[in-house]
Amino acid sequence: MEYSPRDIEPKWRAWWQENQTYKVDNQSDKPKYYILDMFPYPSGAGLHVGHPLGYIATDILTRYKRMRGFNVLHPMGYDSFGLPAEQYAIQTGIHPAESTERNIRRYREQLDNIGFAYDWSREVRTSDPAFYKWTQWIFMQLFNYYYDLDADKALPVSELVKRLSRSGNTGIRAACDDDTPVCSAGEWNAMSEREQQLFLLHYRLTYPGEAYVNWCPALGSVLSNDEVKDGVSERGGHPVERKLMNQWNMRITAYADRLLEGLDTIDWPESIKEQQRNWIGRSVGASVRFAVEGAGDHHIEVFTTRIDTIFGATFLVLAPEHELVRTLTTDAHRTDIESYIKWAASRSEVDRMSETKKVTGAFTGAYAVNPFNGERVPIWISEYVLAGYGTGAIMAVPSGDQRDWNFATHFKLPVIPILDTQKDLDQAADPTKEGRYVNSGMINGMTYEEAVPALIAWLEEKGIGKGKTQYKLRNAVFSRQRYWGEPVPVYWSDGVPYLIDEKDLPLVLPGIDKYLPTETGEPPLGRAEGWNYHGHEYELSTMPGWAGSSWYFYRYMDPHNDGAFCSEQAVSYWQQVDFYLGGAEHAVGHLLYSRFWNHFMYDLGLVPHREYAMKLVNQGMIQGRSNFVFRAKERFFEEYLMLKVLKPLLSDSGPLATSEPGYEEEYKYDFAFETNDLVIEVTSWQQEEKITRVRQTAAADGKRLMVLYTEELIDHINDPEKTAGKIRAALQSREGFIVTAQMPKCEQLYVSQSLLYKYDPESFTKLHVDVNVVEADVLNIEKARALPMFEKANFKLDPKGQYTCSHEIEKMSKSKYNVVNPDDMVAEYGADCFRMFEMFLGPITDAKPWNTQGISGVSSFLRRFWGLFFDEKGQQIVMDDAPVREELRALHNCIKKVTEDIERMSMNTCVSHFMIATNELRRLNSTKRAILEPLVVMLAPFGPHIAEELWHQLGHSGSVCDAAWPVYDEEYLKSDTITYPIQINGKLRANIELPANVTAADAETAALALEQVQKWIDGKPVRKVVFVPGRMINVVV
RNA sequence: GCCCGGGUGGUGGAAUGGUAGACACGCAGGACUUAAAAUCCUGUGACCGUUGAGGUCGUAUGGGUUCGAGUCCCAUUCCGGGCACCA
Repeated sequence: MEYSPRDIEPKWRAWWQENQTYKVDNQSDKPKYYILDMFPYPSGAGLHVGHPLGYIATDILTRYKRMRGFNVLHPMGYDSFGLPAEQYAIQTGIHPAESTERNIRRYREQLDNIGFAYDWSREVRTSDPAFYKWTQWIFMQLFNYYYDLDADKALPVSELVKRLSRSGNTGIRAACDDDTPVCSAGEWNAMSEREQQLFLLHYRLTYPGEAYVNWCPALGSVLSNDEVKDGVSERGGHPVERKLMNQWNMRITAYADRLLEGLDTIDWPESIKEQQRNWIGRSVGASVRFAVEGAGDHHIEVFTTRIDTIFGATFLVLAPEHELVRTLTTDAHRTDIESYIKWAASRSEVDRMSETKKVTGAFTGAYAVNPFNGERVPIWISEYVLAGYGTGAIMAVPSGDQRDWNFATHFKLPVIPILDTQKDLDQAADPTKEGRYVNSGMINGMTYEEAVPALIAWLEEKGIGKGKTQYKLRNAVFSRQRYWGEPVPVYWSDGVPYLIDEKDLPLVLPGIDKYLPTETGEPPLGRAEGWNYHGHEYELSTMPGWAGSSWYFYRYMDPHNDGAFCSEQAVSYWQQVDFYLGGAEHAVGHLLYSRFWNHFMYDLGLVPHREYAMKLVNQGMIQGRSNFVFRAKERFFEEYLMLKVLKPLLSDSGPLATSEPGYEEEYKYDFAFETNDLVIEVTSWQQEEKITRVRQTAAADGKRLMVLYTEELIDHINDPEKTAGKIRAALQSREGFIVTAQMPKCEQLYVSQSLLYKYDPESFTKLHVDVNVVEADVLNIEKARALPMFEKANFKLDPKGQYTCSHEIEKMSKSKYNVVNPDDMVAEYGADCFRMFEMFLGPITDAKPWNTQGISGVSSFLRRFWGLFFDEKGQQIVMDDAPVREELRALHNCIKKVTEDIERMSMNTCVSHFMIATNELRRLNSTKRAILEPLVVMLAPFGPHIAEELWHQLGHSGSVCDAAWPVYDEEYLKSDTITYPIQINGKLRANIELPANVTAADAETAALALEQVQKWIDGKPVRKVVFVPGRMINVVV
């Protein structure tokens, strides 16, 4: 029997399905293990070879853990709401549900092809009403809860209402809006129902509110901060502007501290934790109120992390949008300030970010008073202070902060040193905390550690400031002005949002006629007919992509439950995710928001752990290797004519003038012969206007004009003599206007990369070409012809008759035409080979370009492994004889290494160990069941099809998936003697064979007795001999 | 600018502080074959020397710790990623 993946792989996939081999139960005596892959979005492009990398690794782990006696949950599903399907719907009118369904079917086919051990009965989709019923339900809980800072957890709003009616909000410490009014019990009880509801929105964990948002006109939607990169939308690269809109928000800031502290309890990659820490951006400092001179009640509050530098504060800076700016500005400075505000407002995010070095600002004319020393400090405004962060005002300390220093230097404001260690303050700011304070009143002579508490104590005593912790994290915008997302289970009555009744869930997404905003600019849901709740209009925005993905991992535990998001029984069995694997690009978006929801659900007692995933591993991206072709521009043909036709073939035809490319005003024609007044124009025959124009000019100049169509040149590109002949004929002719008459066949010319060096780089347009028509950077012209871009193309080949392409490593994506489809690989080599090859590429955490060089090594390994079981005639040759020591050693070495390496997710070295064992057993002609059977079991997680086949060939009737993982026995690795390397001063000089149980003294004696050792000691005294048992001997001389 | 990763043969990559380059690709030579493919065997870090003789150098660069450093420490440099007027 020959190894034929084409036959055995479909056979076993059908068998597994029939036998429900991968069905997982929620009840078991075995310990549980939950392995999760990050939720894929089913894009229209299908799966490429980068996607399965992580899935294969977790599949191996799943199968391994199962063999080690765990009940393993490893589910798969789809994050099936999203922008691309909606964009597609706008273009085609096809309902996103329909295109999404199609994409999912394609994904599923591709996944099935690779032989994954998913329990598909647990599949979930976020766009399924049975799923989003619970997304909506969780949203309703968020609406019904507020964050109590004293309890340090979420509590029901009904509790808050009780407290308000009893004693108002003065005693309530809770996460709420900055502008939450103070309210006594009497005031609260006097409020109307409507007023009370509006008041409570200041506390609810999800609430509608006016906020500056990232509005993307091109996408017609707001974007969250993490969806904006460098001032443009991450998806599509469209401009994004700041816009004040009424939006649903999530009060994630309430959980800022817990999200930060939680990071210390989970085993996640440091880089992800760091990104989340940056995003949360906790800074500990103090807030200080500066009185404004002559402005009565007005104060400016600033936040600083360096309260110790306050004696060096020589001015204040407000954001241009700061609410006090207009009040403070003196009449003398009003014009300046107004024009600066106007200028700052006109600047986009991109402008601001690209010109961070430029110092701009304006003086308000007003002065504040430094509360510590009574000094007058001028108040300026500048856009380097951000309205959205802190209080929108800073105290500027030019000696310690570089931006303040730049500002002070530019506007000639004083720089006061405050620490005796500060240096070179005329060159730059020095932010040191070392040394002792100078020029600093009450803290003179103190150190940083002493000064900070002293200052904060003083501030709090005087009631003008306090120690404060500030976060960069903003509340998350939760509304999308989009159709293809979860409807928000809210209706509006008299401007107040109310939840719909829980029994009316799910609120199902209605059909609409067009997937576009309404004429009045309402979101698409504004088009839905009858979209109201007992006569009250529903919320029109939908939820963002991260809503469903923030809790989906619980749904897998109990995917068909209609009475709860997940039963208590299921969640208490599966608890949390033990191993989570996915891309690092979700560091903030998905991974932070899902932690937030989980903390909330934990507060409600819905889930058993604060963190839902104890261990997270990031898979590296598989990059694509793109190929490029070079399309000739008109300029190329001018160069070509000169280089290949005129110079070599027509040099005898008299003096010639040429136009330099780009200087067409000076030279009217591309080429001009003195002979017979002939001028030549090279252009496309589609440029009719240009031809007419040149023809008129030529007539006026008394020149004869020959028009050479580029298309004509393309047809004969490899035959310059043909073109030369035509020009010769034209030179002889007397006609005033000569044009190549034939109908050209080709329209574009692609020039081989190997020929480019001869021409100006500007003569070509570099274009991506589908890597599937390129082999080893050589274009397969026959295949390429089938592509639309080459339909009417000709190719200029190099002397070898080849068209070579250039290449680059880029992200693998459809638009770059570098996508390699796993199906093709599976069809050619089989799923097992594909799986093992992806693992063999290197550590899963590393990014690497896709390169199929080397897949033959894995392929031949599988055939060699198969060859241990069958002879050339296909007869099974496995014997029941007792194995010899060498065979056992090879086996147990393999068991040891593979077991250790799977545990640390080092799948690439596992594959190596299988190869080593196979090579060794072939050398030994080993065909013994006692050796081969454990190897088949170990291979099963990696190559499940071949292992299942061999397992059955060995006479088993059950699945190899249920076999027990072999146990490694140290005994077989021991040997009587060990070959010790001997080093002299750390350099390897000799080897010696010694008994395994040799003593240090014996080893030393034996080593020193060796001739080579004596030679290297060379009579010098031996200072020391280091003996590491089982390892090596080092002689120090 | 700040914060993380990381630099090992022609290539992908191995290596609990203990024989650097496992395993694989590629390449070269050989066997089988009419031939090719497939398969199998041998060699393959560089340099000098040998042709069963060994030696020197070698993990980005420079220093250090150690009997011993790819591995630990310090500095430099290059590459990749993240954050960035965040007070």
